[in-house]
Amino acid sequence: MAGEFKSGDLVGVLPSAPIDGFLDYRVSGSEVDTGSFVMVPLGPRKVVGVVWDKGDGNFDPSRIRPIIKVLDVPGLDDNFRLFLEKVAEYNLVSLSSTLARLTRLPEPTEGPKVEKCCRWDGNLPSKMTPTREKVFKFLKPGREYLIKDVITEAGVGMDVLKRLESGGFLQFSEKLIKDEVPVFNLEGNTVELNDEQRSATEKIFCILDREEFSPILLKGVPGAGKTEVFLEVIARTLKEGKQVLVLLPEIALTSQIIKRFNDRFGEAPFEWHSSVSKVQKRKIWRMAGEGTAQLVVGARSALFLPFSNLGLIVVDEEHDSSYKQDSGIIYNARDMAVLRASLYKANIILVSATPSLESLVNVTKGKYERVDLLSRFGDATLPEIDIIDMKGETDTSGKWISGALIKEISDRLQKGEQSLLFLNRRGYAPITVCANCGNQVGCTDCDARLVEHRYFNEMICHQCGARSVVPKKCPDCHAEEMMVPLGPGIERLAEEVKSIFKQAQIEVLSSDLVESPMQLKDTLEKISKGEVDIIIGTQIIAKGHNFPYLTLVAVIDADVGLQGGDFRAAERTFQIIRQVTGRSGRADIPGIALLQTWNPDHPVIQAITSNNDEAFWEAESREREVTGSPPFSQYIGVIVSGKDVDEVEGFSMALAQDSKPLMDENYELYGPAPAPIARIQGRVRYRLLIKAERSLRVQRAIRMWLNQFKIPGSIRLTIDVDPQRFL
DNA sequence: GCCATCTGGAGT
DNA sequence: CTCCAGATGGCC
Repeated sequence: MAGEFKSGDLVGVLPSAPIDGFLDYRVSGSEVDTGSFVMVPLGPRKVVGVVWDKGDGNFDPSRIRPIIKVLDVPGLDDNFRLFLEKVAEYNLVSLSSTLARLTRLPEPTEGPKVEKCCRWDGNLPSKMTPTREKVFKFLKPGREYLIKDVITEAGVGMDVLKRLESGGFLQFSEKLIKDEVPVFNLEGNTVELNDEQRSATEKIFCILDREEFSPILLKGVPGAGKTEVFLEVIARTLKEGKQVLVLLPEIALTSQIIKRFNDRFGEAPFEWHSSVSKVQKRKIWRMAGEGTAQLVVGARSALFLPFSNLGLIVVDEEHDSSYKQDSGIIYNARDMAVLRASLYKANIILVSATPSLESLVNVTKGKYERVDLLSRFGDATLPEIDIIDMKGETDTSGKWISGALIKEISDRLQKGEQSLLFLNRRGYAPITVCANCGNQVGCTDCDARLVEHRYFNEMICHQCGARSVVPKKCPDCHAEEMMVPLGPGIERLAEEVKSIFKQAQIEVLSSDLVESPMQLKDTLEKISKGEVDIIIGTQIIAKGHNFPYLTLVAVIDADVGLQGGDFRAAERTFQIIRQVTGRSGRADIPGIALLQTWNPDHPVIQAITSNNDEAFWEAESREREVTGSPPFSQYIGVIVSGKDVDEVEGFSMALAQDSKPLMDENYELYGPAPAPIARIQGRVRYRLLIKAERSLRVQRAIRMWLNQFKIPGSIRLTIDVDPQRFL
């Protein structure tokens, strides 16, 4: 429907500047449609915007300004605009900032769509020079060459060619660049599916054949071959001529999965993440809109590509918290993916070995379908998981590795197999205490304890990121040489391992010790090749990459993370231990996993060792229902930040006070609010938490109230509908 | 988000 | 009364 609005018509434009609402402009020159990208004047500036509707006409007609130009890119279709509206509403942000910050706007300098070419008709100039000779040696008359090829192949400069062109010996022309569309091989699957994978695939096809919107949760034990199953669904969707989007939590660590796509389809999918070049992104963006980018694999931001013919979204590792954007516009890409699929009448598959409680509850409620893969691929069995009760250890002072574990590691070393020690705690020691007065070194900016990082020789706050020097004397009683590190961090564990196994090749992996993504990739590859004997790592090693030589996984301090007020503590600990122990053993070598714990009766430890995941999810689900935590009730978190404590405190109090009548009625203000959490980049942050029943009516009321609250100058409110990091 | 305009407190 | 910083509100 080209030319919906003609010259002289009014249109309502959503500008990319953070303005609440639409602005009317007059169409002038080229015709526009709803969804077209336009450049419009806004005060003294020019901004990119999107034509949203026909304009309300409430604005003084004499002051309406004309559209500067229509950008030559595909517009946003009705579905996409509705999607943005819903995302804005759900996440409590204005539509214009949703557009500006989540959609990759076509930059004013549009991409190179034409390439310069030249042709030689055979006439030679009378005046020849050595460089000119090079040119005519390379060119054959009558053929079209790309200028950049001539420059590199003939080894001459652009100025030489320009001179020849003005002399009439070369003809310049422009050629439209056609994006190369990859041709996928959708038939020849070289990997034979096992019975279980085949039946899972058929079950999914059955659900898709019903042609009703229903997200599918694909749950499979680690190593069951979930990827093979969703590759089949992708192949089916591509055969139907529809586009497929695969979301991965951290694209940097997933070169292996990209390779699987390559092997299966004979062509690489388009990749979309932060390290993809600008030019390439512009191309993918355009091709997604034209429908020619058939398969895109990307990080959460890929969800906002303007697919015109989307047939399937796959969310791999759907439980992963990296899907949550936690600054700027706060949203969960997994949930927004479900929203997008529902609006587009597309299919969506959420994939995980350890699904989130939210998704499992949606299965119980009948909103999602569930398909299980129960056994591992090939002959591999799940590793046997045992507990090492640290209460039985006699010699524990300054030692974090039990006698039993030392023996197991020695065994692996002898057999040339790998061991992995997993401790989810960065730094050297989590607590530094004064032996004289008992003072624990705390953060001056927030309420967390400082963690010693011996590698950097610094104390770091894991809550707000503040850094300071390692104290020589007690900050409280000033006693010298009395500061004692308590408890193990990964650096301290590494120190102990190195002192016990002096001959072994040891690699330590932790997010703060990794210098670059490239270095991490190299280390992971070294491990995959078996060049490392003992791996010591935090959660960074829990995902991605297969380690074929790994036959022992030991979780040091399996209870780390179970304490503390986070309502997701048990869920996360369960997930991470499941993921990391699941990496032990391969088809030919059975693996084992050991959990070192002081708390062997804890439900999480019990569920993992007895391999009874369902029992854990049921118990956790009951617990959440009783305590009124997500997913059974909703939290709306408000972070208030401002330039100093007084300002923020004053505003937080006013907010809390103002919320009273509202709270008395339906909701409660949760926790000791307002509480300071951090001082970051010269701004102070406070948090408020509102707990609401999981009913749309109540949530909407709270959102409306928050949106209407008058927010003075430098105060900023950040609203999070599912504030994982609050509790 | 950016810029012009308004406001009020401190200084002359 | 001036000067300036910070707050405010329009932008079509």
